[in-house]
Amino acid sequence: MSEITITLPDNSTRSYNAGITPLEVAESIGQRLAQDTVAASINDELSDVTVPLMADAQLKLFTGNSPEGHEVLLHSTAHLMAQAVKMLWPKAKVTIGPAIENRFYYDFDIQSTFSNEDLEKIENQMRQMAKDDLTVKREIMSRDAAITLFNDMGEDYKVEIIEQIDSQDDISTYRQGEFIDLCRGPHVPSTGKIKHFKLLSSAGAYWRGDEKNKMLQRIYGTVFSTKKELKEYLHFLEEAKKRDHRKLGKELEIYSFDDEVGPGLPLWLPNGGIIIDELEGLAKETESQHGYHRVRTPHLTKGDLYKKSGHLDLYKDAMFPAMDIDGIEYYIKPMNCPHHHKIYDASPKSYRDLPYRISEYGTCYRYEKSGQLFGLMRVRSMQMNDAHIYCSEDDFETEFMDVCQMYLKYFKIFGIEKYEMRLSLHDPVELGKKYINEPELWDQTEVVVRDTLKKGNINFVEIPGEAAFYGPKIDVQVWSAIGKEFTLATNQVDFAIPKRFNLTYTDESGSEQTPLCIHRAPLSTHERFIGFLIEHYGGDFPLWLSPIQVAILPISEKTLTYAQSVKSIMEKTGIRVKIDDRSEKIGAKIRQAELKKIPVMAIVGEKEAEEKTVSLRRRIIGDQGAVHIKQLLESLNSEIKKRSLPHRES
RNA sequence: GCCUACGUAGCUCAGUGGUAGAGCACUUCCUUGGUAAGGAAGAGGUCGCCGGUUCAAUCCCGGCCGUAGGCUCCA
Repeated sequence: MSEITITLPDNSTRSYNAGITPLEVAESIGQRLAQDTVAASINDELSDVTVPLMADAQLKLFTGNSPEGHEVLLHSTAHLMAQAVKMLWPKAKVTIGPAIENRFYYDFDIQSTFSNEDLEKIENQMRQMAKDDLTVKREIMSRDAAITLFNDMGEDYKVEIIEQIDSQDDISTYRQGEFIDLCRGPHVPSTGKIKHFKLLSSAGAYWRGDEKNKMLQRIYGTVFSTKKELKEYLHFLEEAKKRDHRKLGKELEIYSFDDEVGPGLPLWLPNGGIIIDELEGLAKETESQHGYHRVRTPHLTKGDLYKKSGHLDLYKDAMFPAMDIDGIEYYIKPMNCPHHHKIYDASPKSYRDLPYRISEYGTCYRYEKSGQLFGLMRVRSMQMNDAHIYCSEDDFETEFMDVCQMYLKYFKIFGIEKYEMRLSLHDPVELGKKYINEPELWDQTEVVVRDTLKKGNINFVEIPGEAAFYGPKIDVQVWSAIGKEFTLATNQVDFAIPKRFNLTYTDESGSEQTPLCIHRAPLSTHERFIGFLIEHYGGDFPLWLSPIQVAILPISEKTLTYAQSVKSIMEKTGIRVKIDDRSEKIGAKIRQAELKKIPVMAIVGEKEAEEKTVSLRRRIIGDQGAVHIKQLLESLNSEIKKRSLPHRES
């Protein structure tokens, strides 16, 4: 038998007889490695560990805690689950079951639905089969043979999938015990490798994600290579729930929903009102430094305006139905752009007026499908940090970059580090359906935006099919505590204005020109932004945003008068203060302030009253000792003015 | 919108075919205590809404409303 040379990732080489498998190579290195190995890559191609090596090769062995190995483990556990479901519900049809981030799922076409008890039953069945350590065997067959096989088994969905595979390609299947599944692989060599798993939830899901198709039953689960990792992941999911803005928003009395008001229509409580005021303060300050003019526009507008803007053709599904006023159709506005265009058009513009920048925290209403609503992050009424910049082509790059810089400035203030800048482009197939039918303008604008981003050294990914109906966008994507993705800030180019609104300006030579329009919302909407901030800070807002900044905690009623004088001194400098005048011990007052996540506690007893000090305690950090009032005011006001980030545990 | 689960006091939740309970919060009283819960008493609910079954429904059935998870990451 001929010898082959296997090169390992550390560039060491080993000689083996041809036909040896990656698993046997692992065994020759160490029993422990062999036990943990779930997949391999041969010359950088992911593979089963039982594939014989016939020639010299670069070999990598993946254990279950490597990203590649974990994915294989997830995928194999999905198969194990499908096998269990088929045993318990022989009539169920299998469809697809991929690995996703830290989880897997499998969709079944089944008459009934899965209850929590069913999940337990399935899990037990899986444990049994894992214990039985069934060999997982890869088999290659022709496309036709595969179609016959799955047809005979009544697995219609698998047949549908195979029929879409190139007729030249062979089909791979995996068999474990009685169960056989169509799959590209790779998979673990035997079910005994699957040890630490848990089924998480069941849900409905459309076949191929299309709501026109049949609804299948999906089960989500997770698996890790060690018990510790599984425990950590489940713990992480629990912690994420604690950060959820829907929980914290209620606890901190920031907003609420009321059945009688309607779904997706948040009520801002006084604490939320304060956060809104602070955000608007930041926006006003920043925008005035950048040459914006503030405007205001009505919530209600005639339908003709939205016909002109294209909303009624391309955005109507997201608009509330028209109301009839004196025989004319009016709509509640879903966007502020048309009104801003009208403001531009309210007086003649010359090149001297450009760039013309107008901003408004405009209130918009959008009809989101009921199942899409999500706390504050996806609502039906929203106030946008909106602005439109009308400029000449020459000014476009500077203006566009200025907007990008504004994002980055804001993100720094809020300490937002985990986000993805996305260049959202149109999909040519959808021209005239989803997008304004101006193929050349689309291409032209997308090139300009992409080049500008590159010039500005801004990292971004490109996603086709995500543009606004009127132009390409730069979206800033973030994730909620429980992992849902949202567009936070957005910056869009609107090239359709000239035709539709006939906006013009007079250039230096006296001839009429058409401006470009940039639409931007770096602070998103109040709803989504504050929802995001609650989770981002875990409820621990920086001092400048905290609804209550200082809690004054008198040791006893004897120092209540002093506490009141401290309060009024602080209030005069604009600090938001509350006294806890309950007849409670200091420990209870501190506990209450900590639970309400008030950043600063000023404890005042007789000693402090005498010395005109307070005993300072910062939330999370703890006791800071006595501080003179004047000194405290200075440091707090400076922290507020600088909009410093919250103090963290070191 | 669709699938599934859920809806009991301000909050978190228990409970039963015979008109309801705990803890926290709230109010009052006692306590005046120095860095994460002092004590006592009291008040608080049309058991999401509408209908049906029943002598009797918060509980069983149906409809509606709302909330949650999912419906995107393609063998």
